[in-house]
Amino acid sequence: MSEYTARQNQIIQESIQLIAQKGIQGLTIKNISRAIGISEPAIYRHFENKNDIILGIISVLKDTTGENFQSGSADRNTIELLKTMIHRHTERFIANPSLTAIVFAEEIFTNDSLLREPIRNLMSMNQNKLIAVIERGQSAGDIRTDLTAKQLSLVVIGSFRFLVSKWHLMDYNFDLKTEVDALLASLEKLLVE
Amino acid sequence: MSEYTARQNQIIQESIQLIAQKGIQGLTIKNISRAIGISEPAIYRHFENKNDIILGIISVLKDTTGENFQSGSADRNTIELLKTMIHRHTERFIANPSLTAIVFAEEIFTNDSLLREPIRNLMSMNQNKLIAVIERGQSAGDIRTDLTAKQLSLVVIGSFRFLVSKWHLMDYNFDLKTEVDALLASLEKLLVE
DNA sequence: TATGGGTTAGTGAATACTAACAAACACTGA
DNA sequence: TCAGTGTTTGTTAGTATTCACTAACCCATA
Repeated sequence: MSEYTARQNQIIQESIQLIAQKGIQGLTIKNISRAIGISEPAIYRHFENKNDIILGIISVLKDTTGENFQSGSADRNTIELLKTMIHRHTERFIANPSLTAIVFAEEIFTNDSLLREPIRNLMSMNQNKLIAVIERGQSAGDIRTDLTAKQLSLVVIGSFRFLVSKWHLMDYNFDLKTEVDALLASLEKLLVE
Repeated sequence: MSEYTARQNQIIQESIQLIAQKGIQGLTIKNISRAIGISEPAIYRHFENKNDIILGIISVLKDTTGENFQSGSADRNTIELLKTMIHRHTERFIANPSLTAIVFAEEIFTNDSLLREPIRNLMSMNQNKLIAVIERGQSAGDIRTDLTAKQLSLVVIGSFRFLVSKWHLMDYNFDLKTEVDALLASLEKLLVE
């Protein structure tokens, strides 16, 4: 878990919103300071440089997504477990739509080699967790076994990411919860033998 | 079809590569001119401003993806048709990996409201074409009908996009063709009743 | 009296873009 | 045949603006 002061968290949150609104090019020290209402140099009292702010963003993403994978009671039906996991993600996105611009657009950070590694880790970590869940579901007989868990995870993550990306691109102008529910119903039919 | 001079096409191609390598922040007039080997002001002999270059990139994307959707002989099995379409996409990505950084990362351009609209059009146009193909397949009995074509298109596009995005994030260090073939085999099992 | 968190004023570098000029070339009219 | 002319595509040298970041100072509070 990352430990940040209130001001640091505020800077990170505003940064996330800036990226969501204006893209990575909108993430400037001036924009951040203006959003918070302090001067530019004041930002440097809380972060050494801009790169550290981006690392802060990534670490928040890590915490955020990590929590939703605390797989909970593992004895429930796997499909229900998957639904709960994705629902938790969805709720978080609805509560903080700016997150969607970043969580599913890791490409934003890949220009800096310093940032490629943590992003790659985050991405494969999440997929591996999902693969583990699916594999357990296959053992338990909840999920079809004629496809590998890796392949199924690709389908689940991919379709969910695509839906959320569209939500962002469309300026959040459709009801994400409804669409996610529809997607989950579809995925259930696809995943259960 | 867009009509560009040789030099203009060269500028667009180098721009695509720059974005793939360094992200949107790496797309500067200086970088473009250096990549081509001419001076910065020479760029402005071929494009009025930077925005026009980005519009050029988008128009190339439109042509590129459009070609792969020329659905070909519509009388074949729909699954085979889908496979052909995705294969054509894949081949194009393998031939020009830089494209992947852009085609499936429309968020790159969304900072400028001028660019949001063409990107949105491109995206929904492609999905609508796929939906039409799937619907035809459902009528022909090639594809399961207990899920809507829209839902199935979400799964197909989403999983493919996710796979290609990972390929870019992983520095193209796995064999895309192999993975796409595996994905297509999986999708076939999922789509056929 | 030291520290944490703010300020104003400024740095050099990078940004998109412009002004003014020059060389290569095609096309004219005598 | 060939000077003259315009167009195309390049150049060098510059612009104003924005970028991340620093120096120096201030002031409330522990």
